[in-house]
Amino acid sequence: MLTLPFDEPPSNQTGSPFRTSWAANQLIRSVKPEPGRAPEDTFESRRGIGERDDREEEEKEKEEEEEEKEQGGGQRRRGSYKKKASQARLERVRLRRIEANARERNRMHSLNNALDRLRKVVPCHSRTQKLSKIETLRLARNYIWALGEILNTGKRPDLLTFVQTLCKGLSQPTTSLVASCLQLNPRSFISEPSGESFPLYPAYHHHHHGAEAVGCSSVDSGRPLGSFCGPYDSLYDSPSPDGSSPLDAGTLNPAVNFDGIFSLKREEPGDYRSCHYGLRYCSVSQGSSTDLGPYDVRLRGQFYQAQEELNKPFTY
DNA sequence: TAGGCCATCTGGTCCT
DNA sequence: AGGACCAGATGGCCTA
Repeated sequence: MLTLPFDEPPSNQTGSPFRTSWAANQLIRSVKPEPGRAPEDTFESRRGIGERDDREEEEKEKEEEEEEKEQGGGQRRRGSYKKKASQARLERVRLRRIEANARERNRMHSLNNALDRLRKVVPCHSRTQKLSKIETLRLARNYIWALGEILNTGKRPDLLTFVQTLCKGLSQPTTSLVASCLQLNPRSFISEPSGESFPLYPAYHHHHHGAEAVGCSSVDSGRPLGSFCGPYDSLYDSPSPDGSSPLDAGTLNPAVNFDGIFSLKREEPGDYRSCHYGLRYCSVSQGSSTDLGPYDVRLRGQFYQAQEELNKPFTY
């Protein structure tokens, strides 16, 4: 499933639903504000948790007052001391909770940042249509699996098979996006309404070293697949990147050096040396672009010489 | 309007 | 004791 475009700030940053209550504000003022976030932006208010805490505190105070009454006036001083100590302890607990919340937010933010970085290095990086977290992880997993297979076999799969591998287990919108990114008609392999779907691992003939395209499907884009056809056969011997992947069992180490051989897209915009596979697309507009509908993805056409060197082992 | 996705809070558990 | 990590709960936003 696709989520908000990259351009669009997350909803929690603009018009956040997490409004504050007076009680929460009073507490938060004593906590260091989170960078990039309004300190009054808390969760207590909308859930009424701050109010609930206040109520609990009142109830505790009432109980303590009743205890004092039962114990008589002589122990009133000790009771009030207990009350103060209890209040201080409560304050400490609540303060720790608020600090823990802030830490948890930061932790999740860093996790999301890592996911954003991952989004940028998976094969389909759309600037306007962001992959969801789970789809990003699935796509990355398939990508790693596919790259590992290429390394293991030394063979380059045909485009259709490669895309099918990437899309294994992805939702239909994401599959369409990936297919569009790679200029493949999603209908080539997405399940038809009739329920029939293109087999992900068709029973092609096995070629141990042949480069002939056997069963190489034509794609609607009309792009010449040429070197992408054929030698992915050995992949069909391996489990698919769904739940039964060797990656799951830890038996297959893709051993992909992302900064080396494949050198995926780096953080710096405009660095295209990382074009592995000859089919890298990116979101940065550069030169000729391809209008692919709502996804605003652009074809990365140029390859640097260094990249060609890196890809040499995969050319036939 | 239902469902998907998300951010956040929260309490529990584990570790240092 | 306190921090990291985790999973459940909650409610908002968005889209089909």
